[in-house]
Amino acid sequence: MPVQDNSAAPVLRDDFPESASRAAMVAVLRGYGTLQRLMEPYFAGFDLTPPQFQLLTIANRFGDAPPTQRRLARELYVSFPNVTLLLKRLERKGLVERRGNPADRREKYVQLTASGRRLLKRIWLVHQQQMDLVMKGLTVPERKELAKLLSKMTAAHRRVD
Amino acid sequence: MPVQDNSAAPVLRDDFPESASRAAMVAVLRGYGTLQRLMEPYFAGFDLTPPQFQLLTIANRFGDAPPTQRRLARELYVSFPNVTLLLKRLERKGLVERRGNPADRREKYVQLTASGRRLLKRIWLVHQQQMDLVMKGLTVPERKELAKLLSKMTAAHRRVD
DNA sequence: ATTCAATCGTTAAGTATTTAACTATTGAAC
DNA sequence: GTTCAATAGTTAAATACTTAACGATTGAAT
Repeated sequence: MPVQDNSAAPVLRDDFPESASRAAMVAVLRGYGTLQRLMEPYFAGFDLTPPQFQLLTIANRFGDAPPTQRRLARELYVSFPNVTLLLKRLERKGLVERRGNPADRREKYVQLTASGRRLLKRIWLVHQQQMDLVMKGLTVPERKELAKLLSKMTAAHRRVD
Repeated sequence: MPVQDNSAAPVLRDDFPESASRAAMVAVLRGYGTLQRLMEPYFAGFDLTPPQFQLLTIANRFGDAPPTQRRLARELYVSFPNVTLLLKRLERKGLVERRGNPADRREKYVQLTASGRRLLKRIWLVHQQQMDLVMKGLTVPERKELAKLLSKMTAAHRRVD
């Protein structure tokens, strides 16, 4: 039996009043959740997770001047140890390889294997379609407006790098 | 010395053409990341994580008709085992307690402790301010527009529940 | 040449999340 | 009344993420 005296308390108490900030924040969180729920099974069809796809995509962009793990972490906006772990799994699947830099034996270059590049190509065949599906609720101008607003929100917290 | 030097910056090949869908998706992901990076240290100041705060908030709304763990999972849009683990940590901190339902011994009711309620009240004192900070890059009408667009995007994938 | 601080990557420990497999309880069909 | 399927919660195994601590390598100051 609660000692707390809420004999005359309303059933559902809210935390704080509605506000435009709160509505926007909640919307971003929900929107992200929706995105995740749509993309996870999609990538699972390629035996990948969203972060793994992201890493492959970024690493691939470097072409034949492969990035170090540190560089990769910065591009991905994740911590250095996280890259180590992601790479371990991608290496196990044979999609990337780490090659030591002989000129500086602390560094390791990250490169997609032929298999990794083939997988990416296979995904690209249907990827635009998948992204359009995710955004199907919005018209094209609305998609642009959404991107613009979110970029503006983000820009206000741009880190110095 | 790193062999790679920015003087001969690698040509970055992109994966697929720009599109409004892609721009919007990337913006949502970045926006969420920004939110996370702002909210994590903020909640850490209260010795909480964002999911833990979310759970406390939702559980608190039920007042003296506490939800079962299952109900809580549905409200939070997370899996049942996840709630078990979140509660274990919150219970360890003395912020919530689980009380078995004598009428159905499978169920457990989740209730905030006095300490948990005090913590929430303490957060509310500054929470609006923190949310305004997160959204400081946008005007109030822009915040509303952002929420509207994201809701529309999400609504197109509304699950049947 | 030796030392020493900075840099690169990894390991350790902890949180958050999932699905699948498990236990306990319930209630209803027989 | 016994059986049995459904329900509530937990445990197991995996991925993803963090910070802190650690090992190896480098380069530069002495």
